[in-house]
Amino acid sequence: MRGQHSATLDDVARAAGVSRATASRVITGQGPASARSRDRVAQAVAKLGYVPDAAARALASRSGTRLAIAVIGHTAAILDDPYVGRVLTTAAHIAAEREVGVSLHWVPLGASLATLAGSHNLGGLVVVNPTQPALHTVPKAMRGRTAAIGVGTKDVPSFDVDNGSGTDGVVRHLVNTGRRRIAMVTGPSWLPCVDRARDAYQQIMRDSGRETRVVSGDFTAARGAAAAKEIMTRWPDTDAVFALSDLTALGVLDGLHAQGIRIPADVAVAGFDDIAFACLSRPALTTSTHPVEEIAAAAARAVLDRGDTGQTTFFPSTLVVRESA
Amino acid sequence: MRGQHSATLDDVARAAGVSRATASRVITGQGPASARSRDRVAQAVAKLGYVPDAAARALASRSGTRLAIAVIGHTAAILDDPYVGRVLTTAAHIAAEREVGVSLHWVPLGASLATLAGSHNLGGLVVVNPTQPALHTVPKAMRGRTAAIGVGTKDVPSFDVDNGSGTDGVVRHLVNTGRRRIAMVTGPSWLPCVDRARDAYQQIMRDSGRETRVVSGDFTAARGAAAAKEIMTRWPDTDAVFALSDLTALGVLDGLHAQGIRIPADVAVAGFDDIAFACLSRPALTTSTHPVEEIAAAAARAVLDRGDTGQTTFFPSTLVVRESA
DNA sequence: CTCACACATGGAAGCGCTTCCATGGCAATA
DNA sequence: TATTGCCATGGAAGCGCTTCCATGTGTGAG
Repeated sequence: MRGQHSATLDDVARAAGVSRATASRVITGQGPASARSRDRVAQAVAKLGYVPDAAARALASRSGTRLAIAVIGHTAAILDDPYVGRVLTTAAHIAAEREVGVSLHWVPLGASLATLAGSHNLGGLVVVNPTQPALHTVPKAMRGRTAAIGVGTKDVPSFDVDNGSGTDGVVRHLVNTGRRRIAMVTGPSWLPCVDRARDAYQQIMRDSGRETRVVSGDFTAARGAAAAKEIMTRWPDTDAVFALSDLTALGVLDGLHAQGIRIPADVAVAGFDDIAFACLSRPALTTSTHPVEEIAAAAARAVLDRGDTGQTTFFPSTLVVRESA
Repeated sequence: MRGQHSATLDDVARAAGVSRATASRVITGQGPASARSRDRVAQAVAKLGYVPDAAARALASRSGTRLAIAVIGHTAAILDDPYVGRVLTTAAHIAAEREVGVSLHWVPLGASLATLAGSHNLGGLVVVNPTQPALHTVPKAMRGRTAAIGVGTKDVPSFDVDNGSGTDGVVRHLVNTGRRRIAMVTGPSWLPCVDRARDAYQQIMRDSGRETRVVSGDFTAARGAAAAKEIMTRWPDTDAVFALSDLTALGVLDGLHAQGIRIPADVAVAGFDDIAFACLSRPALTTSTHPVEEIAAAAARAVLDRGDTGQTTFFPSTLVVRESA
């Protein structure tokens, strides 16, 4: 500790022969400074290997420079899902372009975001899979710099995949290819997007005079395998299964396979998300795209660039027909 | 929540009728405080919805409370790989237990870690896939709170999968099941773990009088597909392919498949990592485990709990035999 | 040659918090 | 009752930085 203190702005100012105020101006690029001062400060910075202290900076300027990603209501199973990782890596890239850092926070379902968002060193907040109540716990001061991936509020713009029409596309494809008894495996019931998708499914089924067969899921592969068994037990004549997550669909594939059911000959299987592995499975998975990177980038940009507030932007999901359906 | 500014410690102290010092002691739990003070402060905190400012706290206490994860030399392809996501989510959990946040930072190969690590608001640093030079750019003040996932230095403890013996296990399995002409698809050449694995492979091949067939890879599925073609073109009689990454192995599976090659009848395929999808592919992938969560947890704990420095801990990798080999 | 005006500059006041230190009160001891 | 010691307490000094403001210094105009 002693002696090895890293250089402070004072050290730089002293070495450059200017005041701390001038050094600060030069380094932040805000305010006037003569060419001479600029040079000397730049040299001092280089010589001392000066690195501004983010904490002090955030405190003094009252405007933090970090993008926080809060993931609501996660479960351990999320570890297997590339989803959060994709959101995060994308956000990190967008943030890096603007020289801001990114941080990840798990927020239990029902917990407040105040602790997280009440910090001076936050530049923005992206809430993944929020609930409306959760969004209301965001302090006013942070409202203008918050975006949601999922549902939003009138203050918080949101970005999400249009899985209503995505589901529509998938189910219609199933119908058009002659499937008659189509079951659906949903996701966590507290997610609004799950409702949208289920509604779309039920709509089509009813419109075409078909029976609806819904089993609830949790986006995991394990649940998919279990759901496959459940479905074939309750409705043995099922000839298609649509899962609202590719991971789950892959699990369904596995569960069906274990029962000796041929895909797609006996039962068609379709997923949602078009994850990287969808084209690697045997049979390759028919699914609908989920432009996670685009969505995450839009959300990150919205908070970093102070975009409009309280709008919901839906990103289109397009059908990808492969072998499983 | 009322007014523009959120409550400060001063507001709490005033509301509780104590000094700021006392309020601070109560809130941090450090130092003495009478039951009466504790009560009044707790009430004031609840009433005002007080949330400590992380920046100010880090600045004043000179000890940040955030775990930074720096990923070295990433490429966009890493987006498809659950690896970083798994490290991150695990670290986030460990960190959350200690009420510290986590941040993610991309660091280009060859860049310095000084900017990142020179901040007062950092509680610890975990460097993923570091190079030795990169580790040397970590400021001394941060050395004791830094860990590496991959190679370490004498100051920085490191945690990694023992892919030397893991590779050993896989290749031996290939040999024992009658494969004679075994090719290997490696990973990025700048990663030390790639060297260890390749060495292990070459050792066995030489020891058993076999020819080595090495193709370099980058851990992506796309490269795996390309490598499959390359291998079968250069060495048409190859009867087994070992890829140092499941993602790549999945790509190999795909590439081989496209050439009408049967797996494992014609060519056996084995991967490394045992990712969630390994058991979902057709045929299910034979591989060797990579306990990413354990490794990440150990690294996170090492920096958060100030563990020993400069040690390398290898985590065992065990063979998982499925259908592809 | 003077006046005004712009601009670069340094002093100083914080940002919200922790922590050292001196003080005062109180119970236990003599 | 006088003394010791401990503990709760508040005052005050920063942590490293930004930024307001008053002060010089040089320029162009009058």
